[in-house]
Amino acid sequence: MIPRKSKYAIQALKSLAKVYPEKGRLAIAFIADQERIPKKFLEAILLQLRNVGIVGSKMGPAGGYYLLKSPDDIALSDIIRATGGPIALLPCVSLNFYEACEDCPSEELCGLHEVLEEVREASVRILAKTSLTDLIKRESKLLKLSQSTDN
Amino acid sequence: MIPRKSKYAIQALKSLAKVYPEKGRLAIAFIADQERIPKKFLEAILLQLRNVGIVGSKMGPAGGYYLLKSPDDIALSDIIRATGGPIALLPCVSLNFYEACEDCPSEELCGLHEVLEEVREASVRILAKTSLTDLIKRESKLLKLSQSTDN
DNA sequence: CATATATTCTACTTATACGATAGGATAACA
DNA sequence: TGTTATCCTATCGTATAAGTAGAATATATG
Repeated sequence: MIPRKSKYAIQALKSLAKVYPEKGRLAIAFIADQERIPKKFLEAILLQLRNVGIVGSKMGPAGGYYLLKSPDDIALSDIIRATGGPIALLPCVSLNFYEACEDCPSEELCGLHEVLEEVREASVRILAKTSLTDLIKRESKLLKLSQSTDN
Repeated sequence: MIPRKSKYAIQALKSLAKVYPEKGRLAIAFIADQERIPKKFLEAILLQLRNVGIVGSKMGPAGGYYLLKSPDDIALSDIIRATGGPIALLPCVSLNFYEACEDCPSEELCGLHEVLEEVREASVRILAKTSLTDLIKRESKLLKLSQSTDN
């Protein structure tokens, strides 16, 4: 499970991606309202995303946050990792949050380790190839589909 | 991330699989010692596995736990789920621990939902096709490999 | 039947992380 | 200079994970 923080981050960045690059800037309060994210919590999240170079910010009136890279180049895996969400199922197979099992005599001889590495690779493969732009495209497809099919 | 409980469960069942079906029975204390799992904690875990029908138990001297099914038919996904470990990255894409996002207007229109479903499917595909027997086979392969290569 | 052995069951503890909030400091624009 | 927005540090409650304690129950064996 990834923390809610990661989910909020993806939602917020999706909002920013939709106005990229013109205008580009959105205020915390605006995003919080639009995406139904607690404002103060979102503030902390955006700060974190700024510290890893995903977004930039401007203070003062007409200030706000904006993407520092094209939404084509921001993958879900980047966002999840930046917000502390491990993708792996155990710390011992995590690339970014690695921690050895205290009780494990040898990682190289552990069958579970090997299997969970495969799981992680499969997960990362999907998350790393899905960009913010892809997310948005998916949603417009889903919307069209639901409109044509019925309601 | 799956809880440590799930990892312990897999280790314990691996021990039981190795003595299946002859003898078949192992005491908590024995498994705890062999796998370096806190005894009282393992006790709770095995009880849980018994309640979902993965293992059976016998009280008294020469008692202990044993597999109720062939280790060929016990998949890692079964064990993880039985011990409360969600495989999905968000509750809204979990098959066994489903919970809707409070802030989500429509799951069917959510791009993230769609992507994370793919991730879950990929993960489950691997975990469901890996049995205890497979785990053990993998480990003996890894052992042989490490012995022939060098140390 | 008594005793030793092992599981069963309930309850508790402790630590940590998640999710969220408060409030003042700082920067920028008009 | 006032207003708007981010910046920053500190705090807090709650849930869950991880592990512990101890008595009750069942069963083999002498």
